[in-house]
Amino acid sequence: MGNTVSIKDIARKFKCAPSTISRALNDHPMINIDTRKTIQEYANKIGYQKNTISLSLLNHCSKTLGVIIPSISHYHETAIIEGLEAILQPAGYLLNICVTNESHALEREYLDRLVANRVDAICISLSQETFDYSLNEHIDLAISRSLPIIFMDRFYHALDVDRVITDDFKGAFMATEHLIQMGCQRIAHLHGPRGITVSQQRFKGYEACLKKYGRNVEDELVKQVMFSPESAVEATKFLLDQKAKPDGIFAVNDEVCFGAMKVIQERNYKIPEDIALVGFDDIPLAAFAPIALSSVSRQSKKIGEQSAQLFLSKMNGISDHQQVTLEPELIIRESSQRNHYS
Amino acid sequence: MGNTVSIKDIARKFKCAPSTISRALNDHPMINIDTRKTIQEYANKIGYQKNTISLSLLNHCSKTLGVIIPSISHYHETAIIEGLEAILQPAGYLLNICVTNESHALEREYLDRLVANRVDAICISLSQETFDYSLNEHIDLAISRSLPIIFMDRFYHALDVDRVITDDFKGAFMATEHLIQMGCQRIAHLHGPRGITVSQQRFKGYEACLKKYGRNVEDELVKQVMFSPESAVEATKFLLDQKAKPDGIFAVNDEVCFGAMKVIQERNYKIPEDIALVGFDDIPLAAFAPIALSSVSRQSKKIGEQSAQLFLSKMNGISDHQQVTLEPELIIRESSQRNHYS
DNA sequence: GATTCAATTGCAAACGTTTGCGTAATTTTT
DNA sequence: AAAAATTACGCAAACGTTTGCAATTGAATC
Repeated sequence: MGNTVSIKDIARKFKCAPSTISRALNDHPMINIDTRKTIQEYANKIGYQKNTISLSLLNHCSKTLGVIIPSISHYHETAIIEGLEAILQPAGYLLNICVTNESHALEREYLDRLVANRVDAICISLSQETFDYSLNEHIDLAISRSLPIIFMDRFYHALDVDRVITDDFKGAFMATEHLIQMGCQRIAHLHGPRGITVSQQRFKGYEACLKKYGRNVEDELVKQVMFSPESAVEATKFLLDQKAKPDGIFAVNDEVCFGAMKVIQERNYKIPEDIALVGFDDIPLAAFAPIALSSVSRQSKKIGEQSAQLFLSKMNGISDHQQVTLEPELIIRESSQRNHYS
Repeated sequence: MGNTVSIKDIARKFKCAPSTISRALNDHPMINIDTRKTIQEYANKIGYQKNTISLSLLNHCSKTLGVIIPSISHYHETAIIEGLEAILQPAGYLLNICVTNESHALEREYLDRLVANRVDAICISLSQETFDYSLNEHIDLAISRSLPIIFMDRFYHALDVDRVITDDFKGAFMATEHLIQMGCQRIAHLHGPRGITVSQQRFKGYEACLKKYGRNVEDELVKQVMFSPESAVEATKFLLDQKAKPDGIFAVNDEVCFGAMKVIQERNYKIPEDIALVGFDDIPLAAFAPIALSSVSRQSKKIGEQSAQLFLSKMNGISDHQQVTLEPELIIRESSQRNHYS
């Protein structure tokens, strides 16, 4: 705090102007080579550290990226952050990470603070509340002051924004089709929280696939859950309590599958023989579930990487909006591998 | 970028000095109540946002905390971040989160950048490399410029630093003792990566407990793993290949237990009857493991909360170093619950 | 010896905000 | 009516750095 040394301090030491020190430290050819070296060595010795804040003020550029996410407790989100960091660290950027807990109020506040901090751009995954009530004035305001905003996963505009998403519809379609090919006749769906694009898209993919094979969505085979195993317990019990039980379940994510497995095994059904199971996200523990879990990978880390690259390309002057859609990948493991085909 | 409005712009609009605008916006009583309101309304209308950067420059305080962690892919680390955020968001702070991937070089670089960015303090969990080779000049340098540094989990100094840790030794002791009370005769340990305090402390707790009960650590019952289920597979096979197999395993963390369970079940041993299992961290999926997993909770979120509070207390002028040690808690589930006592 | 040129270095403004102090203008007190 | 007090605002410096331009120095040219 008190003992940070500035360029002025060094200037006093050398009895010269701050500008000379600045140029010397930046290896400006205008400064005599010898004085340059002397100054650099001295600065090094006393551990001088350039004050980036003054630079930010001067250059209108903070070399910092704001990240707003609803949660940080799932593999998907941490992988996104890892992806962002993998690209932006070498580029000299720091990350300001803000977790909204799905709260719109917090999202607004964080957005304001990031703007006040003059981050160079914001990567955001909208909160559920923002979604539910289409509360997007804060986003519009940020966009209107031409702050680059990159949407990840969840976005509210169809056009005119930058975004990186995975094709959840397609992923859900693939998962459902796989269950059909494994001979499942009654495929249930553990539906994610309402209002979130990701949940909706996965349901639509499930629906579309059933339709393609001449089947209909049966209301009693679709049950809503949160993104946690706990919430899946009750929902799975509900499904298993139906007169005509499902023989396949496509769940909105892998954590939910862990909850579902617990219930299925308690009731002594066999996975995948009695009930086949496919999740979403391909979390690291998926392969180590009670029965190794089939899952749709949405390349979470790549979402972060692509968002970062999209940001960098904007910094380089590419101004038209880009929309990147990543391909999901179905990873088949024991929980759905029946070895008999329909 | 271009269209951000400053206090000077507003001053021009009102044909007055910037200082008047500043005071008006800060509700300074020196300014006439009416002009104050007028200016505030105008600022509000055009969406004026105070430039925090200039304030940071002025006040030598950035309202930002640097966080350096080796990884972000486990529950423990994300919970720490949640804890930090829970306390620091209401206090008006933002988090600069840096993930080192256990690399010393990256840790150095991030530390430098955070210093250059004049964060108000740094919460750090040292990288494995920093640990292995005791490379701590960068830390010493940061401390020497009286930047508050708070160590989480891993630290290198015994004294004279601020730190928040969990009593890993005690947690490991509790876990081992629990296995002994469940009647285990040969208790193995899946040892974490060498050089990391957490691994060492947990081993020592295991060792001390065995000693207390008149047993010795047997080399062939201690196998080293990484913090992942994959790495546990081979290690567990090694343990099960011993002439005298273990009938209890204490593992360095829960992910490792998932890997171990896979192997144990493949070999048709029963958990907990043949082999009882206890992990560490109490991750959210622990209760949903193939056999609900007993685990030692180290109150990860609380580590973040306490670190944040320690930081705030330092900001309030408390200058002597504080060392907080949290109590671990043993959560007993099926994987170790044998219902028969020795 | 005066002039030009190149090589170094200093000056000052700029980024956006706050704040102590000075100064008008207005009101109150004597 | 003069003096004192109050109210409301402006000036300028400060935070740390960069950068265009001016200024100084010394050497080289005519």
